[in-house]
Amino acid sequence: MAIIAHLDMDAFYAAVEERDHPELAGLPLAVGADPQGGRGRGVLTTANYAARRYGLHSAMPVSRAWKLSEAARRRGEPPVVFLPPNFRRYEEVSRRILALVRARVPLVEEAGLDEAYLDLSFTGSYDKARELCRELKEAIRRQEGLTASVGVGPNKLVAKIASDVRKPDGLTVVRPEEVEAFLAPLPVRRIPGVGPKTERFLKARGIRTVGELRTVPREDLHSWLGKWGLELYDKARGRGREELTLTWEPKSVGEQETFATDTLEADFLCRRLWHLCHQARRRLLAEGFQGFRTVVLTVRFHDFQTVTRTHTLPEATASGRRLRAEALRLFLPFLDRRENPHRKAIRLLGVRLEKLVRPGEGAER
DNA sequence: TCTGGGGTCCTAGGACCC
DNA sequence: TCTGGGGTCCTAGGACCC
Repeated sequence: MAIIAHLDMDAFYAAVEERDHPELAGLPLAVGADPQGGRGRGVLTTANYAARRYGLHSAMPVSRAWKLSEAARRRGEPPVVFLPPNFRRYEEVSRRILALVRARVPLVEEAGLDEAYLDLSFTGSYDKARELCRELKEAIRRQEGLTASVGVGPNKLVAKIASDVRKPDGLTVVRPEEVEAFLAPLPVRRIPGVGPKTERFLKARGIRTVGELRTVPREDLHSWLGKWGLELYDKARGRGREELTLTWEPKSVGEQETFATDTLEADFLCRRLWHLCHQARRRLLAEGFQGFRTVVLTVRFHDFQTVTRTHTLPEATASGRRLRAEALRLFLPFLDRRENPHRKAIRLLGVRLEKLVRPGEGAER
């Protein structure tokens, strides 16, 4: 019987900034796009717990976060300190934490900079697993001055949900016989894979909690949601994978850019497209790939309508000139009425490379 | 409120092949 | 006259995750 833990750093980016800048300690902090006095177009990556008390959270538009900060200032509370993300720094801290974990746990799956799955089956019992997690949390606090929340359960799904229920600095152990009772009262949104759409869909059918979801017949979920419905049926019962994914191979590499102002200026857009091609290709090669076969162009209009155009080459290439030519060919129709009949201004361009080829596998297809 | 940037996976139709 | 069945690839869009 497997014992899996999910370790999740609390408000990771903001916590690192707070630790690195002691003068900010205790202040509300948000890491993300530049708010530009309320005119910024990006979103927050992370808000620390002081900022969350103002209602800020990750993925919130900075423009809205700015308004909430101003409201707090008018109430006489400290305004939010907005910081740009420093990913190199977070990667460095993440690597150190991971090394610390790996020194005590042989099987670890990285799941982003701020979370990981740990196979604790080797401890032999939930009591020993809990004790090991306590040690890990303490080691992370001692070495890095950061807190983590940990969930332990019979599989990745339960561990992940458990790590989320008592944040920050939580440790939640769910034994196999406790899984049903643990999940039943939770909102369906806590299930990984259930986003705003699925939540609304289920709510419209009177289903709000995992317990309620569990009363829905398998065939109903299947007919409503297809294959995803069958997965949901299992998730509602706390069934999930026990095996960790120890190695990961990128399937695509891409770059995109949202402009400060929506535009249809051909010169500007072509220059940015050129740049995106350059960056995407550079990263492709840096990742050790030899080439790509598919180019995906993304265009987002000012009304947020987003379209993609794809072209697959008969054979792989690494040529920057070829990439730019293909990207431009996909993009040009958007500059005139062929693909843009209402002459909508463009908000974002993106270039993504797929069907990536490693050295030595260039000959196949 | 007005929505980043990096990704993965699924669906569905049409082309094409056997 | 009226239209098989299975498989794979390509393309476009959408939900979701960190």
